[in-house]
Amino acid sequence: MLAVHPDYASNSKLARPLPPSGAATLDDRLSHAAVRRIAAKEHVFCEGDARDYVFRVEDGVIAVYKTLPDGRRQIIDFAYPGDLIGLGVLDEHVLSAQATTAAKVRCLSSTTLERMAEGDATLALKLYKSVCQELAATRSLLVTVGQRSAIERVAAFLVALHRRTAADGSLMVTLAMRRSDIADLLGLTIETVSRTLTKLRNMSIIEIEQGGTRVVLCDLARLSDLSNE
Amino acid sequence: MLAVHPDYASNSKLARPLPPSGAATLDDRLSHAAVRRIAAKEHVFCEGDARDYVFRVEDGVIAVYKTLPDGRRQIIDFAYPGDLIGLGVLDEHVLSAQATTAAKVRCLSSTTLERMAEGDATLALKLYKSVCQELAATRSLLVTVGQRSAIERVAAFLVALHRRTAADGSLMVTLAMRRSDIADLLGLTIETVSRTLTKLRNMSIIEIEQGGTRVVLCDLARLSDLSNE
DNA sequence: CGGCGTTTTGAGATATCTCAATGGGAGTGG
DNA sequence: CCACTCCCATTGAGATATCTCAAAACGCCG
Repeated sequence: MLAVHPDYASNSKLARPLPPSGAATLDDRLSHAAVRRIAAKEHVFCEGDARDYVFRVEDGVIAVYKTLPDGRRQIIDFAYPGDLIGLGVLDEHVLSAQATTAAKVRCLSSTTLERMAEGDATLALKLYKSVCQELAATRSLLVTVGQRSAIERVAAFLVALHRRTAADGSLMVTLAMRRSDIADLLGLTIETVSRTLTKLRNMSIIEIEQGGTRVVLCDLARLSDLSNE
Repeated sequence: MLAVHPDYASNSKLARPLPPSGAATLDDRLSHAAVRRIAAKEHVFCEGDARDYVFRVEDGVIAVYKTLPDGRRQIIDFAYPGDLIGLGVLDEHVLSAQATTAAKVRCLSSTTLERMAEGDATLALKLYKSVCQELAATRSLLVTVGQRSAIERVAAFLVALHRRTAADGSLMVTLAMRRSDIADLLGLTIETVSRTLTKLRNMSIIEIEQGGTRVVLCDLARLSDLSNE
């Protein structure tokens, strides 16, 4: 599971011509950065790897997780397009990142990023705010996992997914990950996630379509109530 | 529980003469910042309060937590001397902070801090790294709460507390909080925490002294094994 | 010494887990 | 184009870790 994937950083296009000035913004840099395609189930990086790059998700979904020695796994976050992954202060990754679907990421040298930030308070503050938001999301998940029942956890997950990914006005969300991924995010088992989804369906709060990967949140208000905020 | 404490920011000494240069370090500023004494069980700030100040714990222990509408509470972290609390990007606190024992904090205006950071990449990076570490700690707790059994959670808590607070070579840790606080950190009940501690005592892995507030980690190796890393 | 807050201990209830079997959908190869 | 296979999701039944409710013990402070 923690096997090394030899293709991690083999992309020779990573060293690209960059704008001349040191004042290039993070977005500038990233839009010039090389794209890496990630197959479903492929790792972007693994715990223990050298932290050479920071990635921005361009397409698809990346599960960021930590494993215990005995194989139990806690997913920390599902990263969606626009999200940065691989930030940190150590020179090794402490988490692993695996695509749940085919995905694309842009790769930015982490030493470059750090050097840029050393001379650019605006960039450094942007990184700070980015991590603050990640922290807020992680805390929110911690509350969910630490205090809520199974049905509350699943409801909270669906509501959060809707807020994060649904087009304005749409009640449809796509579960672009397996039940086991949702289970490992919420601290439940696959079976409990499955049973809880069918319970929500029986309560007419959601509809499940297309082989279980699409969910319509028919009664978003009640779902939100169930999630306890 | 979320009642406003009128004494939050009543300290008129907060506006202090500061070093002339804008290059004052965070530590400089903080060592000149006003100290606020916090009684046991008093709040430093509550969810929803204006985020006017960032605090550095000088003495005592501060529980940082979030409550659900129905009163359930998840403690996010126990802040010990040296820790910063109240950082964030919003202008309201999204968490509450309450002293578990009598404590002291230094207060730094958050707008001042932010203005300093806007022109000082070094400071901004320091804030970034500080939040990164907080993020790492929160993730670690998330793994504990999401994946570990009661005995593993309590073991992990004791080991983490030891790493964070014990003098070199000492096997003693002080539980400067009630069982209910530990329970709300670990996503357990008071009773389960208590039972688990006595189970660890019966296994000769810990000794409990002084009315349950001091614990000797006699067999730190086994405790660490139990915690699963 | 009395009273209050807290911890410990016990016994029974229950939500979730575990183990096991079935079912469905997607992709592959004949 | 169909059958086969594999992976994943669902459903069921029984096991169990943890919770809930209740009572007793402890320690601290006035």
